[in-house]
Amino acid sequence: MATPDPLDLRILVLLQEDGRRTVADIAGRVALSPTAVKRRIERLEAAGVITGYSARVDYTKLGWGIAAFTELRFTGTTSPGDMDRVAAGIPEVCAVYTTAGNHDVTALIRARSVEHLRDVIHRLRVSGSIVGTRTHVILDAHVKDDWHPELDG
Amino acid sequence: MATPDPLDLRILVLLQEDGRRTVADIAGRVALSPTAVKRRIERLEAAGVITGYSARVDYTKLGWGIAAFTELRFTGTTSPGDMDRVAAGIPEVCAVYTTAGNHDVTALIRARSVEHLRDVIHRLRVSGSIVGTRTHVILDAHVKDDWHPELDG
DNA sequence: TCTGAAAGTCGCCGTTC
DNA sequence: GAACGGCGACTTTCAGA
Repeated sequence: MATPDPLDLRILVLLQEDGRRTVADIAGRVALSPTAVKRRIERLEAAGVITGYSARVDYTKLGWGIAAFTELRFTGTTSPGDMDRVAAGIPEVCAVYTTAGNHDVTALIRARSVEHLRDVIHRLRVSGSIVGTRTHVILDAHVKDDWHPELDG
Repeated sequence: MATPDPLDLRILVLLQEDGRRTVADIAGRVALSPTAVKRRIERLEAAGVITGYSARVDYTKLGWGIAAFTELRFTGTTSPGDMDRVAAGIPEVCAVYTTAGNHDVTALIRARSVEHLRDVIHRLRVSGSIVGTRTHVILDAHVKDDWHPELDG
């Protein structure tokens, strides 16, 4: 899309903070009519800047108290697509990041317990193409849900 | 909260897929009355299972094309709280994960360019308490936005 | 389950660049 | 004239009884 103007960015931040905000509410905060706000939101959605809306879920409240980053190293002949498929094929894997550096993929894993996590890592290791793993259990996470670049940077 | 039943989980998944779904729409999909669905959602929110709603934003479309995991090692006397503060104090840091393994922190950083990323890492390194960094640029990311444990696990 | 109130949606028109 | 903002009528959704 044509570079979003400051008004678009303010609308974006408001929708990141609360994705269920009403158009009228946003209109009041940015001093625009609801119609104009609606049209801007539709433009942002059409341009792919807004890819969707989600409920934020606290998995610890559901008994999934363990989260970890597991770095995966694959055999030299494994294609990037296969790396993704192997990692994403495990249900407990929530996200797969292909990275540059000395390993190939970082997977965000959620599990019910450390035993469960160990089991997940084992399942990854026996999948065939993985030759090594390194796991960092997440003790504490601070995610800026409403992070937005233009705010300060 | 009391362990959520399968209906709660289905509602959760629907709201993760699309946080703006109407109560009536969800009611139709889970074969419940809108009132009952509303009550369940309110219970999930009150219990902290649903922590909020967000627009999903594609930062690459906004000119922030670089994302990276940077692992930070701090001096032995740095408290976990200070680690969080130092990392989160940089605007380009989107998330801070305290991890076990090396009493480390992993930061998710977004930047406009590799030069910008280098600048961000430099700002982290001169902050005083950081003695080492290791950065993995993210080449490709697959996040399961609607990931939900009970679906298969 | 139903009803009043509120929000969203759409077409049309004025203004600006 | 193309793009954007505003106004008003119609439709859907929400909240309380």
